[in-house]
Amino acid sequence: MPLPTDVDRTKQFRSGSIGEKNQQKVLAAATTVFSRKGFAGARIEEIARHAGMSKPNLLYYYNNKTDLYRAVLVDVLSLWLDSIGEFHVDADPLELMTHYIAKKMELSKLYPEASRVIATEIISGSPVIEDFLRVQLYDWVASKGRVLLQWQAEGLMAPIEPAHVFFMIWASTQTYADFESQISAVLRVDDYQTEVYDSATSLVTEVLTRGLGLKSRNAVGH
Amino acid sequence: MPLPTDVDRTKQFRSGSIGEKNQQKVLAAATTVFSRKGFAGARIEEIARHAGMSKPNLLYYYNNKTDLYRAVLVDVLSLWLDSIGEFHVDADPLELMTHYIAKKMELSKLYPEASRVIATEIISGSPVIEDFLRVQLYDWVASKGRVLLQWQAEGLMAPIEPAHVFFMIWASTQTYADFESQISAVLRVDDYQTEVYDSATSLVTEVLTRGLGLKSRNAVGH
DNA sequence: ATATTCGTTGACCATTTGGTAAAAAATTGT
DNA sequence: ACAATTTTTTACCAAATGGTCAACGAATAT
Repeated sequence: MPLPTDVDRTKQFRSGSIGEKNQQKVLAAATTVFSRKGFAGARIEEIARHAGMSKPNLLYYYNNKTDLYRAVLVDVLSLWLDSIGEFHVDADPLELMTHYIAKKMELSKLYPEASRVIATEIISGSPVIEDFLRVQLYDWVASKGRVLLQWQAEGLMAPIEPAHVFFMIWASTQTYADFESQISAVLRVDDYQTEVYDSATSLVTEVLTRGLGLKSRNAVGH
Repeated sequence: MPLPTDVDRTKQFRSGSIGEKNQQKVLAAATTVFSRKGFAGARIEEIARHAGMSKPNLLYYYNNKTDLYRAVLVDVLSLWLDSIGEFHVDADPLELMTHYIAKKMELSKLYPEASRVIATEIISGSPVIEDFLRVQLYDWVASKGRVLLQWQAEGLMAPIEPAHVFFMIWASTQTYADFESQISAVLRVDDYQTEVYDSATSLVTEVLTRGLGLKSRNAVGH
């Protein structure tokens, strides 16, 4: 899932080699730092420390900051896309959407840093992933949107512009990762991961499924 | 609405003076740059250029980068709080919430950069506004949350943890400012402001009011 | 008109930053 | 054991960055 029109600038290592393992460590460290500081604010020396190595050593694995940032984005976007699950017209609308929301929320819980990297990139105007958004994501929304329109035609969902439906779902789920520091400050919880996500999931699911007027195919009509 | 326990580090200018006007220009320029790059990534020389002055000249208005950033946050948070409108227990739930959502969406439309500054700060872990969130915002949510609980007791709203209600509203409205580059890429609109916000507002309002099970006090029961 | 305050500039500086080069150390293949 | 390869370190550099300072120009008040 490489970023569009982008040659693979990343060094290749034989699997099992120490290089491959370290490259992975760098990627993880970079995700952490980029997620908090964005591209411009991240210091590659800080990433190196996080990865437990010196700066020149890090530069041995990724030629420069830009390449490293792109590598992080590729990694993180593939996660994002993988989480999406399958949409089939014939699947049950209520079940499918419930599943999708749960999946997205789980992603926020498991990979909050990944979520924040994407958020930071988008807030910065998506300088790097613009093409990805305009092509891949556009296609994805168009394709899945057709499923929603089908549901709406069958009276299984309120007539709402599909793209916006996804915007709302993404916003409502990713906010728990991206804005963790805010939500944590307001809820005053000790352990964010264990205390927040479960209730958030059921709650967001409840509000959105009802709000979108989603019906189960085999449900007894109201 | 100063940031907690923070002395006012900002130079004071006589109203009408050229200094006052320029300080405002710097603040606006800083909002723009900080909103895209965050604190660490912003270059004060870039802010100065945006404000049409030299770097040392900017430093004449704000002693250093940190002070400027704090000033932007204060400015932007006051906007955020002002937009909130009034909540009264006796007001009509459906109307009040509809109004609130519209107001928040309008804020995203009018001041997207302000929204992005806050978003960037929160994603960075809220290093500067942490106290504000833990005190002022906490109080606000607690107080307004009581209103929602009252509604729920009267059967005018589904029983949903109030704090999360606000999280969802904020997420769904601010996403149109913060993630403009993503939404714009997916919708492929020419003029984002005029083409997106109207439908987004009615749509988010519809989904959320229905999802939250909000009823009008004087409405005929279902 | 002129002294005083306000606003602006250019030259400068210490530190930080992304990145390089060469060589040393560790690992691997034979 | 030893050559080849891979990984790490030390020393370094040019550019960028936040910030200072003294001096100069513009407004303002008396």
